[in-house]
Amino acid sequence: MQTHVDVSDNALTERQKDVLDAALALLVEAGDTLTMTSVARRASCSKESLYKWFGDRDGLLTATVQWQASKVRGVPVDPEAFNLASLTSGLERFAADWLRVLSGNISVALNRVAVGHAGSDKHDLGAIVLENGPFAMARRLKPLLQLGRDTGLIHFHETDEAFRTFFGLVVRDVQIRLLLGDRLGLTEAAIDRDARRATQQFLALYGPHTKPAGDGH
Amino acid sequence: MQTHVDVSDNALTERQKDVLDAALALLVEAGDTLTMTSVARRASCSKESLYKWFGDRDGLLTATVQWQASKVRGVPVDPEAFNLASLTSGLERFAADWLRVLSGNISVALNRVAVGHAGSDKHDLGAIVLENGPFAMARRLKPLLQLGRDTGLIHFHETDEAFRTFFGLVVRDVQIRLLLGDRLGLTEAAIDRDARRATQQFLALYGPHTKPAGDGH
DNA sequence: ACCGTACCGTACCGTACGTTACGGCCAGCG
DNA sequence: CGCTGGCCGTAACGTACGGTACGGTACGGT
Repeated sequence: MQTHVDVSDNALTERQKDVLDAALALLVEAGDTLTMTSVARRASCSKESLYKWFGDRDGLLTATVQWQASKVRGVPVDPEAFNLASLTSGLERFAADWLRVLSGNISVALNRVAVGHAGSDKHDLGAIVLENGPFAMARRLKPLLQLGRDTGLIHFHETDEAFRTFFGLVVRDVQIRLLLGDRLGLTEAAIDRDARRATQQFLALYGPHTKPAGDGH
Repeated sequence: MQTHVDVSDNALTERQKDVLDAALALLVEAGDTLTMTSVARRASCSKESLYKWFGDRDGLLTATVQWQASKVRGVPVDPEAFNLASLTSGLERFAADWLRVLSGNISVALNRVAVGHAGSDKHDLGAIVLENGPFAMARRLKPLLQLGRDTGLIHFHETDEAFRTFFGLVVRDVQIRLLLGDRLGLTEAAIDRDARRATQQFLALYGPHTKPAGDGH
C-alpha cells in the first residue's frame, strides 16, 4: 500500500491541484478548523475522492503544505561580475522577498497550522514547514554569503552564524507578531526600507570597515 | 454577570491556582488537545467546578495563559552608577533571561496554543501572549536603552527600532524553529554565549565607535 | 441537629466531524 | 449498445469531546 499521493513527484492531477488550492484558500480563511466537508464543497469534489487521494485529514494537510512549498521554489542568484554593489543588492532583494513571503496570508496560515501540529503528528507538518521555510532560506542565502567571503567583501567564521544573524536582522519580531495575530500592516515601502536597513546593519557587522550603521535615519 | 474569574486581580483560590498549574502541565504535555475531562482528572476536581470557575474551555485556556504570565512579571533594572559596563551587563542579562524563557517548555507550549487560536477567538489568546511576550519585553528593555542614549553611550532615533534590532539579534530563528518542533537543545552555555554575541553586535551597531564585532567565532 | 455552600465523581446529552458506504452520472471503449 | 471505472453528492455511522445534571460528601454557621 502506497501513501496515496506523492507530491514530490509531480504525480498530481490538475484536478488534485485544484483541490489543494481550494484547501489552501480555506486554510487561509478558517485556519485549522477547516473540515473535510468544507474542502469537498469548496472544490466541488466528493469526500470519497479526498480520502482516496490523500488518505486522511492529515494527509490532505500535508499534501497542501507541500503543494504550496513546491510553488515557492527557485530564484537562485548567479554571480558573474561580483562586487560590493551586487552583494548589497543581492542581500536586499533576498530580505525583501523573504519579508514579502513571511507577511503573506498564506505563509501566516501555513505556519499557524504547522506550529499547532508540531511534534505530535504523523506526517510532522512542523518539519515540513521548517524544511521549506527557514532551512530553505538558509540554503538559498549561504552561497551568496560564501561568495562574499571568498571575494573578501565580508568576514565570518561560521556561515551558519552569519546567516542566522542576517535572519534576525531581517525578520526581527515580525513573524512571531504576525503569527500571534498582530496586524502590523507591512507596506511594500516598509518592506523595502527594512530590507535596506537589515542589509546595511549586516554589512556594518560583517562587511568592509565602514563606520557602523544606525537604524536607517 | 461577570466573567467568572478575573486573573488580573489575585482573585484566585489556592485550589484554582492548583487547577491552572495542572492545566499548564497538560498543555506542555499534550498541547491544544487537552480536554476538560483530562484537566479535571489531573487536578482532581470536577468538571462542574471548571465550568463554574472559568466559564468554558476558552476561559480555562485564557486563565491558564494569564496565570503563567502573572508568574513571570517583575525583574526591572534600576540604574545608579551607569556606565558602559552596566549597560553591557544589563543587555546581556536581559538577552540571556529572554532566551531562557523562550526555549522553555512552558513558553513553547503557550505560544503554540496562542498561535493556533490567533485571530478567530473570543478571548484572543494571541493578543494576551503578544502582550505578555514581545510587548512586555519591549516595555522592560526600553528604559535601559533610553538611559543608554541619555548618557551618550548609544545612539538611535526611534527607541522601538533599536529594541526590535536587539530582539532580532537575540532571538534570530530560535523561536520559530522551536515552535515548529526543531529540538535545537540550547544549553546554558550556549545561551550565555548568544547573549554576549547579541549584545556585542548591538553595541557595534548603535554604540560607541568601536570597530564592528564579528560573529563571536 | 439542621441547613446552605462548595465541591467531587460520574453519568448523561448534543453535536460536530472524521470516515465509510451507496446510488447515480458520464466518458471511454469493445 | 452495454460494460467498466472514476467521480460526484449525500446519507449514514462512530466517536470524541464540550457542556450539563445529579447524587453524595464534607464543613462551617446557627
